[in-house]
Amino acid sequence: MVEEQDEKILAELQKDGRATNQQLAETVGMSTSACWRRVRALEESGVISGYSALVARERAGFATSAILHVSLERHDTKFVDEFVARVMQRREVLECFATTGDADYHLRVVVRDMDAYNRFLDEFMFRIPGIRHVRTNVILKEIKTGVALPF
Amino acid sequence: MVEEQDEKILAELQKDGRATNQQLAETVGMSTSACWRRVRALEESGVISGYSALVARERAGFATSAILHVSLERHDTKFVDEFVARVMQRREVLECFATTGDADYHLRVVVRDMDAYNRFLDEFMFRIPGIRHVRTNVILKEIKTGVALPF
DNA sequence: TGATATCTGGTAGATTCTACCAAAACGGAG
DNA sequence: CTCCGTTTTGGTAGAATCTACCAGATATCA
Repeated sequence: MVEEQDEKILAELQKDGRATNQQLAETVGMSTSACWRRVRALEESGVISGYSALVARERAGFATSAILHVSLERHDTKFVDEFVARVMQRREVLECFATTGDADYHLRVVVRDMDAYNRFLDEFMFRIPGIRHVRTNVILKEIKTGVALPF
Repeated sequence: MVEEQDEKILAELQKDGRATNQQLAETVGMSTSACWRRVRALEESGVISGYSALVARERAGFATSAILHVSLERHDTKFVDEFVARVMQRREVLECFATTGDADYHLRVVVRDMDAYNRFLDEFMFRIPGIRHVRTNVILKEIKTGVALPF
């Protein structure tokens, strides 16, 4: 489905999401029209789900971030769906994964400062029904924040 | 430093990193030239650190991902620097954060299948000097994988 | 107020996009 | 191997876009 030339394109567009079609065609070694059609196909098939500017968190004024381990009291769809729905619409939550292990969910949360994080917990997290336990691990240093899949 | 109009631009470019300057200028309500100059300034000042195509992990053939909690034996710069250097160049490691709490580091790792993950542990992670403990939490479901800061 | 620096919107040539075309490459069926 | 239908390719041209400049407006501060 995704073949070698496509992977080259994806790798390149992950590195530079605003590369012109001409640059792209040259680096992957095909004509501009062939390249353009492949990119379009990747977009329409949903392999490329979108494009985004990568914004430097601290420079943009978000000084605080944390990783949360969340466990639910019970795992009825009712509670799970409610949890997922709330997390989805809360923009401070950049990532949320259901995982094996002690906690049910791993969340990464980004806010402007500790005060905002405190409010996030009080006004949002602790009010979600069916939460058993929340453990906060404050992020001391971002070693690496990548988005590019390792083709 | 980053003012209100800039935040509008950043928000929009996070949503659509390939928006044309004209679209952008219209949605944030300024002239194309003023908008273009602001974008350029945001790029050059490093607030915008780059652009990336967002690739659907599973559709692109990466079926397996996990969150790792890693602790180091000792925290001399020697070991820390070595750990950081190795993690930086290993492309399966999409994210790595130094955190408070039990583990020293939280990593998110993406691979094609469980076999590749096993190799990742054996050939990479377990060979890093000074590792005390590695706990794997397999990601069962990606609820949310966002990159956009919550302006 | 006046001088200076900064920002604004508009413009035009250069670049790039994108929908089309005919030709080439591919893949079975006979 | 040859034929025919399908898919993919490279090229092209008009439309859209970018980007470096301009003169004028606005802000800053002594």
